[in-house]
This record gives sequence, structure tokens and C-alpha cells, in this order.
Amino acid sequence: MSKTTHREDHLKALYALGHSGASESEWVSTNQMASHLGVKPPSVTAMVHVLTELGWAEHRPYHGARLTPAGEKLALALVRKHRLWETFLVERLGFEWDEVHDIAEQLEHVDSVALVERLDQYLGHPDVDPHGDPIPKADGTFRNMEGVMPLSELGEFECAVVMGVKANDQTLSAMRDRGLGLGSKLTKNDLVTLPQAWLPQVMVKTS
Amino acid sequence: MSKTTHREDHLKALYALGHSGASESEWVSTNQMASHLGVKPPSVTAMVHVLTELGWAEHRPYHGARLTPAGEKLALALVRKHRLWETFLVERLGFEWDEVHDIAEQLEHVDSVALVERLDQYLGHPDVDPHGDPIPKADGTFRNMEGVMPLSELGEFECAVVMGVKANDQTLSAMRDRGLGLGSKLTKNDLVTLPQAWLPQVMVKTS
DNA sequence: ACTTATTTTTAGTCTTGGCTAAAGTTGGCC
DNA sequence: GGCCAACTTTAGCCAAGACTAAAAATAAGT
Repeated sequence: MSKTTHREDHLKALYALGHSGASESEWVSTNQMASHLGVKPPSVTAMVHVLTELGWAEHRPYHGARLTPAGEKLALALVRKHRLWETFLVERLGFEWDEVHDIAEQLEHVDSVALVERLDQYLGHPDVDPHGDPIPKADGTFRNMEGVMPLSELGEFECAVVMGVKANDQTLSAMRDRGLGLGSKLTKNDLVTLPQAWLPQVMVKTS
Repeated sequence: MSKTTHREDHLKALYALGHSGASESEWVSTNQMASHLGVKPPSVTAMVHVLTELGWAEHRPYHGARLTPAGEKLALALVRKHRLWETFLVERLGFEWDEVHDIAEQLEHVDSVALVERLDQYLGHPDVDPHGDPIPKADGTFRNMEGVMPLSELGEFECAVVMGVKANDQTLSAMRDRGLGLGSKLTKNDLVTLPQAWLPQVMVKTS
């Protein structure tokens, strides 16, 4: 990995772990980052120092680290790239939802602003990736996510369209076997016929 | 850059420089590789030792290095990836010929056999990239390149189609300004009206 | 408030790849 | 055949990032 790639991985970890709660950017512990990145804690401490030096993170010794606004912006750009590539891999190359993460992980480190913007355009400026996660715009803001939510949180509705799925490999296969996929249309009848465990994993939009 | 990426870069340099003559894989000097890679000669020596250790190259001290059959196979896989990505960038994302090299340089290091094969399929198994260079097949052999040659080597012909262009940025712009592009049809009249310097750079196929 | 378990940081080492400077080869030219 | 210039390799050093082991700080329990 290049120097840049390493830094980017730590930024992304900081972003991912700091936003798991619904709240703002939270302090992330060294241990959390280490296990997330598959690395030992001392390595994280060292890289956090580097990110602090660059103005991308702040560090309270023995308490944790979190992104600065500058770091957050960079992290969002990475998330954008990752989700655009995942969308490309699924929609254009025909990969299954569960195959694309590792490949997108590599593709997201390709450094070219023009490439990301052309890819976005080529894909028709998608709002969400194949897992139903929103794709940040170039400026780091999210598009309108009104109406996109897990199937489990849906109240009364007539018709919902599947925008994405967050399940693991086996569940995904099972879903495919039942004809459940991106763009599938669901009625309230499905709320009872589908396995209850799936409902929180299926992101839908009521139209 | 990762360990792998470094090795791949040296393999590619060895391939590129060892095949510039029309002949077989030739001995490549340390200096050549160093300047090609933007690195100092001692660094090349070190990496050549590594490649030798891996069985991908052989080294005659003070004379040069060249690929083994195993190394050649790996190099061809890289060339394949590079040219497929260049084709994608130009044909699908709308980049110009001269913008894509650096991006493809990064994309070619993404490690996923499935990705390359799906990309190849998505692009319709192209025979040549936008520069007119042939794209190796998955097994390292080339498809039939009959009839593809520089415009300068064309004898009598009725109609030729531009398959690729090898020019630099300025020349490419000038060519575009004259309406010369991928797929352009040329007649023998163009042999005299086009700047003579362009002829060896324009790869055409007579149909 | 003290002790102890956990977490985090520091210190020191290894690996990989790059560099400079110096030493060793090669090959051409007189 | 000897000498000089160019090229290549070796030797020795630096940077980045990972690791282990040891020290420091926090937090919790009594």
C-alpha cells in the first residue's frame, strides 16, 4: 500500500466507527480502529499522530481520536468513490451484491477526480449503492434520502421498491432464491410472508 | 505502493523495454529500467534480485535482465488489464486517448481475476485498445492482428479505418481538430493531405 | 483512597524500497 | 595492451509502517 492508501484507510476507519451511532463524529478508541483495520494498536497510534499532523484528525491521548472537518471531507470523498464503484460493479458488470466490497476497496484508492465524476455521470448520478447506503455528492453532502428506510420501519404503505440490501452472503443467496432483488416491488403482504429477520436489512423507498 | 505493485511495475518495465525491438524478449539494462521507472539504478538492481528470486526474471550481472516465461505471463496479464481499462475509460467514460494512461496505470494493479474477465466481456472482448495496441487474451496470446499497421506502412488501399493512435497530447489535439479519431475512415487521398509526421503514429486496418 | 485490570502509548526492532557514495566491470580508443 | 569513461553493483543509510515488549495512564471495584 502506498503512503496515501494507508492514510486513507485510517481516515475511513475513523469515519466508519465514528458515525455508527446516529450522532455526530464520535471519539474512536485505538483498539476499535486496530481491530477494524486488522492491525495492532501501536500502529494505529502512530498513524493517528500522522493524521493529526496533517490536520485531518484530533487526538486526545488515552481517550481516542476523531476526524476534523477537513478529515471528514476526505473520508466522504472516499465513501463516495467506494459506493460509486460498488454500483458500477453490480449494475454494469453484473457482480452480485456480496462480491463487490473487496474490489471496491481497491478501486476507491485510485486517485483521479475526473474519473470519479465521469463514473458518477456514467451511472446516472445514483443516490444509493447496491447495499442501500447513500452516495455522498462531490461536495460531501448527501442527496435527499426521503423515504428510504429499512423495511422493518415501514408503517402503512401500498408499494415499496427495494433500494438496497445489507445482508451477508448466505442471506443474500436466500433472498435471491425468493426473487428478492434490487428494484423488486413489495406490497404490504410481503411484510408477513418474508422472514422477519430480513426486514431490517432490506432498504426500501415508498414511491 | 504495495510490495506487489512494485514488483508488477518492474515486470512491466522489463516487458515493455524487452519487446521494443520486434524480436523476442531481449536483455534490458539497469539504466534503461531505472529511467523508465523514474528510479535510480541501485534500486532496480535490488528489485531485479527479488524478481530473480521469484523465478520471474533472470539476471546476468553487468549485462542486464530479462523475463522468464513465468514472468512474461505475469507481464502479459498486466498489459491485458492496462489496455482493457484504457478501452473502458475511452469508450465508456468518454475520456480522450491521451488522458487515460495514468489512470489505467493505477487500475491495472487492482487484483481480481473476476473483475478483468467481466470487464473484457462488458467491453465486447476488444482486440485493440484506443492506442491501437493489441490486448492479450486471458491466456496471454494475442488475437488475430491481421491488417492492423501504421498508416505509413500502408501500400495501395481503398479504405482504412483508424484503430488507434500513439501520439502525444499536442498531436492528439491537432488530430482531433482535423476530425481524425477512432473509427475514422481514411482514403488514399489522406496519405498526402495529412501531415507526414502523423502517418507512423496512426494505426489503421484495411477492411 | 488504593489496588488491579484494561487500555494506550512509548521504545526498540524488522522489512521493504529508496537514496548516495564508493568500488567493481566492461568496452572502446589510443 | 593499457587507460579512461560509462555503467553496474555493493555498502551503508533513511523513511514508513508493522510488530513485540515494556511503561504509563485510566477506570473500576473494594
